[in-house]
Amino acid sequence: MNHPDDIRSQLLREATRQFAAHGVDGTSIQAIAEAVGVTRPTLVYHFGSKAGLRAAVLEGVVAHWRAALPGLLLAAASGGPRLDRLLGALFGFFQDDPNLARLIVRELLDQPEVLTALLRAQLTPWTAVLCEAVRSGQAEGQLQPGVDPEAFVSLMISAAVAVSALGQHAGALVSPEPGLHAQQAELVRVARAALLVPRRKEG
Amino acid sequence: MNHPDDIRSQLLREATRQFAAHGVDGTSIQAIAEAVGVTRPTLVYHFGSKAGLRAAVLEGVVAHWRAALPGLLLAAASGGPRLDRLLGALFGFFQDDPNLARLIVRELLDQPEVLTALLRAQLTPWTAVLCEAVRSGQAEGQLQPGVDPEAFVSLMISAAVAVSALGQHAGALVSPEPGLHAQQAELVRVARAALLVPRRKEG
DNA sequence: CCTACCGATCGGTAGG
DNA sequence: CCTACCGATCGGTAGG
Repeated sequence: MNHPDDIRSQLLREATRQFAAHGVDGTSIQAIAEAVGVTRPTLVYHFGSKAGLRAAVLEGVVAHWRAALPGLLLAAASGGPRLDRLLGALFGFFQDDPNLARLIVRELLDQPEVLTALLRAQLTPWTAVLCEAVRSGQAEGQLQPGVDPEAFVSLMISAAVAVSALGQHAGALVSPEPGLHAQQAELVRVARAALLVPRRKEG
Repeated sequence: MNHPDDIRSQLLREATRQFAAHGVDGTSIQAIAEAVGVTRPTLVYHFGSKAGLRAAVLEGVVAHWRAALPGLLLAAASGGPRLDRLLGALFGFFQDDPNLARLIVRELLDQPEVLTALLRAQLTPWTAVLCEAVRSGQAEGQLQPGVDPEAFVSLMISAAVAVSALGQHAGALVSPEPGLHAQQAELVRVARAALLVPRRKEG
């Protein structure tokens, strides 16, 4: 299902790869067609234009996101340390395909209105759930009262995407270089410490 | 000093702007030359090639960074809430020119080896100071022992750059939309909570 | 610093 | 799904 090998799907996958790696403007549709083994007019036949291909790639990314989200939130809800699971699942999502995070960052820079409009429609309901969860945790005294729920949630999304897309290179600025995994773990730890009211240690 | 208006400097400034906004591949040297009011061969005369212009732009960004760093660390060292000042100064640096953060993110995606080599040479000494400060704070019991200094520092750099470059758009995924300032403030709060050992409240 | 010119590559179309 | 062809734009050079 995820990897049908008809020409159109192959073109879509290859385009996602190359757009993520070199950017849309840095990729020729010729290169994508060649990699799949067809001619450029064939690609144009399937997607109408380079802009059409770009839109199809974005739709695919958003669809992937939307399909994965319920699973993420479910994992988070299934008892245990919720926050850790949620962030862990989010990282897992991006780690399965690091190109995805890069593509999102690129499109956020290149055409923010287009991508945010697509994403907003799909995941505002879910982020609203998260913000509400923070708020009720604060009301119950389990979460820090100083947290700004909306700012916190969008900050964590930014940070998770940024670490997934750029973490490997950002780590190179520090020595000894922390791996991607260490940075992800640190983000989870940081989020936890910032969110939870510390339990009193006894003794 | 910062804005000499000879042609070469004008071209450099305009290139920085357009590269940040549309990416190197999305910008023609023709458009840069036109914006400054000269012809394309004039630009090529000054920088040799588009690649030469790109390198000059990157060098300018790194020089800007390097010039600002001592001031940032000084502000941080001057008593008071050190962490807040340091992060605040870092955000101020990016806020003065939001294009800078975008350019860094783009080049980190397009040619990570080139940019990290440049940055690493300039700021590894400074990040080493920060890591050491975290370590000694841990030894004195003022900072959380669970923090991984290198991972924490590189995570904060990633997060600060990401919020500066993409925060405005990432905020649009949450409702009501938190402003850039709220996300910056939240990052400072989060960093603080994750780093400092909470003081016992009395009474 | 400009005019004039270059080959290469781009995205896209016609027609089958 | 391909061959053949298109105009436009790209970065860069020659020569002054």
